[in-house]
Amino acid sequence: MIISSRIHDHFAASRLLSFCALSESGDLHYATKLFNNTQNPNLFMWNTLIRGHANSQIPEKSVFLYVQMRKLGVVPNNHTLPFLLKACSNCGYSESCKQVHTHVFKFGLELELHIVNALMRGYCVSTDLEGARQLFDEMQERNLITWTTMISGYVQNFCADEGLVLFNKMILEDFEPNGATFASVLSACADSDCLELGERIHGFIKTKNIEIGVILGTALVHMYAKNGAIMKAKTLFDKMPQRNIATWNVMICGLAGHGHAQEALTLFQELDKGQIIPNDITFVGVLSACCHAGLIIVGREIFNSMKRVYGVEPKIEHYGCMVDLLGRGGKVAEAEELIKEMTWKADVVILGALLAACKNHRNIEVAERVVRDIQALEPDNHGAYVVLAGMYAEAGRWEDVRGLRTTMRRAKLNKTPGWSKADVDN
DNA sequence: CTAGGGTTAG
Repeated sequence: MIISSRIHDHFAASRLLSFCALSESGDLHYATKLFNNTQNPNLFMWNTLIRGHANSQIPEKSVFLYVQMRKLGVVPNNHTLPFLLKACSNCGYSESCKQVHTHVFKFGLELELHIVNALMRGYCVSTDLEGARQLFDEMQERNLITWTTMISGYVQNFCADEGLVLFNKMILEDFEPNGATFASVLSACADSDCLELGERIHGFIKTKNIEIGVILGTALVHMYAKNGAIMKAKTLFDKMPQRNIATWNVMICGLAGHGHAQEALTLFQELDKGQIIPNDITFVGVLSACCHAGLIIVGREIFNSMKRVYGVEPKIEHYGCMVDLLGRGGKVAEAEELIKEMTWKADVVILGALLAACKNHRNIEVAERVVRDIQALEPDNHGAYVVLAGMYAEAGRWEDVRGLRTTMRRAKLNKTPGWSKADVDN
């Protein structure tokens, strides 16, 4: 194209640019070079490069390009803003959704369905459900994407029930859901224990001959597993022609959560033989299985292999599983050591697990340190004091029970307006 | 004459 000067034909150059920027086998870096060597790129080219960067490792570049484009006076269209919004979401720029919203008005694009849907999605990603819902309610026209976006927005923000209510409304308004809609709705069924609805949807999917691919299959397995229908989940899981790590995770965690620790571990080993690489979620499932079954040695081995064998850096929830596992098995000292090893500050959840272990195995010495740490994190939380007081009482240490009572009273007074710490001490 | 959105795991 360069030799034949076709590169100067904007239309032909656009096709080349779009291949480089968007295709799986393309090269975003090369696309950028092409773009930079183009004089007066047209809107299509700007849009293509913004879109290409939106899902890249550097979505910030999309925003930068948009700003550059605006400085040159180029006016965005209905293809520009959806990808700009996607880029903002991928950057974690939550406030920028509102900024783009002002541009939607500025350029008179507020009736473009693609744009309003993308805006809604942007508000959902930045956890502004009210903002998203307001857009939804004010829309003059809605399509399948609109409904699916709003429903998934609720589900992903832990409002499964609201999502189900909206799904009902969707059906009443005669919109026909598709596989994407059902994936979200099934996730809601999993979160709010709706086995019957989940089963009805499964039946509907079958009668409508909707293809059960990886995503929908995973959503179905998750729904059954979470609702305790482990056999149904397992049968479906076994039948799936394609599975990814999420599929394995719902099955492993489902088994672990319903007392089938051994089966969860077996599944983990099968995954080990295959092409699937476990991730942090897999290990939450496997370690919690060990915890339920009291498999200290196996659990310790798996925990130690996480980083070494699988390259998965343990997070606080994995330490949490281990503290729980060790603590339940009476290895309170080892559990305390493990918490000290962590690079982060211990949170109340993990300290609570350790305190429970102290209580069950009557380890007052460690419990005193744990209670002190919990108190430092949550001064208003007196639950830990109550546990410790119970332990003192059980050991017949009444003097210490009284001491704790004084400390609690003092903490309460200290919070009372008008009183300073010095007043209390005096 | 070029192009697009929503979906699964703790």
